[in-house]
Amino acid sequence: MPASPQLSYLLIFMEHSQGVYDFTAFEQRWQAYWKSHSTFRTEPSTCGKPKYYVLDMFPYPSGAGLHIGHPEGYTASDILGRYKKASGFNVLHPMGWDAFGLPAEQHAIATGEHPALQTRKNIDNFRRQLQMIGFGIDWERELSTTDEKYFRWTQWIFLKLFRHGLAYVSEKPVWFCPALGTVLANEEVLNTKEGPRSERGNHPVERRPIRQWVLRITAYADKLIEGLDSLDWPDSTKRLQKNWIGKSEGAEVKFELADIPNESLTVFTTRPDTLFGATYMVVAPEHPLISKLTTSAQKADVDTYIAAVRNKSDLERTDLADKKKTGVFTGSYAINPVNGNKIPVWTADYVLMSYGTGAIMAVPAHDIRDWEFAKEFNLPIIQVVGSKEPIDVQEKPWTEDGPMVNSGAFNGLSATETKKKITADLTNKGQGKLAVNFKLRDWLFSRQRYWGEPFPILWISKTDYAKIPADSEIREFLPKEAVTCQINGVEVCAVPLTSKQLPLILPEVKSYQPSPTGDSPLSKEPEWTEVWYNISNGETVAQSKPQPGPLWIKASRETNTMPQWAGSCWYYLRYLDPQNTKELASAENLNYWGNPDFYIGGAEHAVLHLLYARFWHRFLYDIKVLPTPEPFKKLFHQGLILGEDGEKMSKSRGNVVNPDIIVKEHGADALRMYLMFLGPLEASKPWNTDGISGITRFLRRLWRLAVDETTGNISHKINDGVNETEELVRELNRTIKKVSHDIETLQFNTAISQMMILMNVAEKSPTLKRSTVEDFTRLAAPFAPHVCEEIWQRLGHKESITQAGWPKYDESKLIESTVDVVFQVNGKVRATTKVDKNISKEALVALAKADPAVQKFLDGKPIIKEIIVPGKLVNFVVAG
RNA sequence: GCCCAGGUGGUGGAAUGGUAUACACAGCAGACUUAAAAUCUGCCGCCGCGAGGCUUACCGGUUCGAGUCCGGUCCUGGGCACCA
Repeated sequence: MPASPQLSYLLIFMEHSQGVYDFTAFEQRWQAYWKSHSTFRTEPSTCGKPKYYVLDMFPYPSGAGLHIGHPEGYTASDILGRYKKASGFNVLHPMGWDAFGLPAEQHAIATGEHPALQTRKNIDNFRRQLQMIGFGIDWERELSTTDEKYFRWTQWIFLKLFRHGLAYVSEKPVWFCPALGTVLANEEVLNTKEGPRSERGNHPVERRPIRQWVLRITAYADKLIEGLDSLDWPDSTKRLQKNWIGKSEGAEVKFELADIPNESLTVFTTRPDTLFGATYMVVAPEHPLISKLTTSAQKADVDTYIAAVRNKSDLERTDLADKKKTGVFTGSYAINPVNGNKIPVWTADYVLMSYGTGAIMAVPAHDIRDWEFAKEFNLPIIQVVGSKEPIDVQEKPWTEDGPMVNSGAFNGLSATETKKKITADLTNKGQGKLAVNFKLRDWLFSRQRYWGEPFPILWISKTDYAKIPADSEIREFLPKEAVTCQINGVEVCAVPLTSKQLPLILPEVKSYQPSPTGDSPLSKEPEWTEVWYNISNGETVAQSKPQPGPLWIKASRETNTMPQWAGSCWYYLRYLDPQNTKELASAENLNYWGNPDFYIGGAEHAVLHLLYARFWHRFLYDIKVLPTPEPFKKLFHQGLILGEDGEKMSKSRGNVVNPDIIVKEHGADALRMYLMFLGPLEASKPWNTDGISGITRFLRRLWRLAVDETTGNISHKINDGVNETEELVRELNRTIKKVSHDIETLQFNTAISQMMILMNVAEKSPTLKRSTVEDFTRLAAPFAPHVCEEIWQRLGHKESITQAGWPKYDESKLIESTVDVVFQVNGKVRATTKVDKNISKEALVALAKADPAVQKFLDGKPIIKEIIVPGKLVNFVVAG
């Protein structure tokens, strides 16, 4: 039956459309296929394959959705994961959500909507976007830090820290941010030109004494430094952590006071060798001995100074421009233990109470700060360290090493020797000892906010604390030394819940508004906070109910919540065994998976997240919960993707690139591959939408190499009966080698360039073997998985290309029979020739000398030297 | 101020001490097309008609030969910032 004109038009159109490169259609199709076939489900630890654990820093699911920077790192890890899977590894590539935190709570304050609702919406959007880009993620292991099944274990780890005396309460002044209504960790405060600001939101912050939970990370300072040695991390990140921890080795030296018999001043110094040059001392204005040190004659001046310092805004105190030293003499004198000299004791705000002992010995000749102070107040400057060339320490300080001078018995010795000897002498006299100090401070671990993990802790009276039975179940987490603090002037003790009562979930609250006084929204919920607490098993009942029995005492829950860093400290462990209700992960899974083999994320987490996570991991190792001491063996930071204007992407600059639009217009494969083609993964590089057409062209050319665009069938160029050129075979083998190598070393941009080179050669070939097209497709699959799956299927395969293995190359096919050799005269290229790769040196030199272009520059001059690099070049050195 | 990373065409970038500018974008010219898109071919660092000369931020050094190694200077980006 003859078809109507309309029908035949439709048939032609359908036939045509079967071969069309319709990325939207097949991207959706293959994403559905991966989902329904659980293609990326991780195999159990018993599968017998070697494991490979590739981890992305999980995102905070913000309301703005993914920006173009997210998929950069995720694509890199996905390529690596897919490559390892093809190479026979059992790959774990999970994803989750760091979903507690301020933005969702700010949204809740503004709208009254529960932060969990907003969080869920944002997570759904993030998941949709990630799936749209086609990442090979095992979604069955997805987790969220806000899930009570997850944070149950965050609370459990906190209680372990509490049990081991690593969690305590402090009321020292802390950084408080009125705008955010919460305190911030030191690490979350930035020093800016405008003064100290919150890292999140850039709001002004101030020091306030507020009761806080603190984790004793300083107990791990040494272990955190030592652990760095074994890690395959960027050097700059290791250095950053090392500097942040800031270990200084030196001595504590005790100075007797001339007129105050029973008191002394102890200082910390890294330069005990310069003790003979100590011409004065300085104590911090907050130093506890300041009033005793101050003589009546100086009292007025000192009091004025201390008041001025206290009232000095933080803005002024951290002002970077004004480094002028200020200070006041206390009226007291100390005795230098090495020479008995009487030296004046000053107070000045350049000495910090929070570091060392809050007091220093000042050696102006050899310390810049002391020198500036001495110049300001006309204090003596005595040189005790010599130099090769004569110097005048009255003009500027000398901070380098040299032989000792003006130092009695130590004259002529090196600084290093003197350090040892002086410290030993002082130790013998009981006037000093070796000492170590760290810049690292303990980790401020509580926030006065709603949207975080509640502390599984209650406060009870000291009297009730003494009544805890010896066999009480709460002893599971009870520390040896009680953690105490003052609440409303009453001393109270902290008691834990037991594992049976975990998780402790957040109550519904009337208001999410933080109070300007620094109280958490939870503190306004007496039904939740005020409870009867059973001191024999940790159970709780609201105080609005009658007292259930004699062992039930009055208790108040801790109303602070944990900071966002808590949940991200251990999430990489939960992926190993996400459904486990008995342990945070089973020993079997911990032993099989060990640590992530590869961890990728932004350099902005170089100190905070990566230091906190290392601390928790090391602690869990010490208490035998984990088999390894360090969490992240190999770490990589992807560079920032900048806006098209070369500036950092931001809403205010209006240069944000939305991945949704790129995927819609160019496809997920093109987005992935282009992100990798932009430049080296670690470099910051500007996005440029124009450039993506190069990748789109490449993908369509790959499509056409395999598929006939009119029929949708296999390209008629594919023919196993005809031999391919030596050039094509060599380029294919070269590409397999380079792409494999470059994926291993994360040089994705050059891997893609090499595939483009192969494309340029392959397209010129009138016929292609099926195996050539198949190898090429398998190489491209980790980069552009959707189109490669589609090609693979059209080539007649029933299984997914992820099951197809990784192509292998033949080393013997890489060698060329002829090579290009360069002829140089005096290092300048004058000619190039193609020669047999086995040509003898003599023949090569003869060839070079016979070359007219070479002869022209030899110009009959005598050849002084002949350099011959086989297969590369010949260089004649001539006079003149 | 101190520590670190980096400066290569119009643009993104590539180069075990051995042909600098691979691969791509943009641009120019041409083919196909009624036309456009798509596709394909060629050209494409700077000066010079040419021979040739110059060129990897700048200055110097090592070397037969330097983007690459060494010393110094300048610039850009990141981190730290009175830590004794």
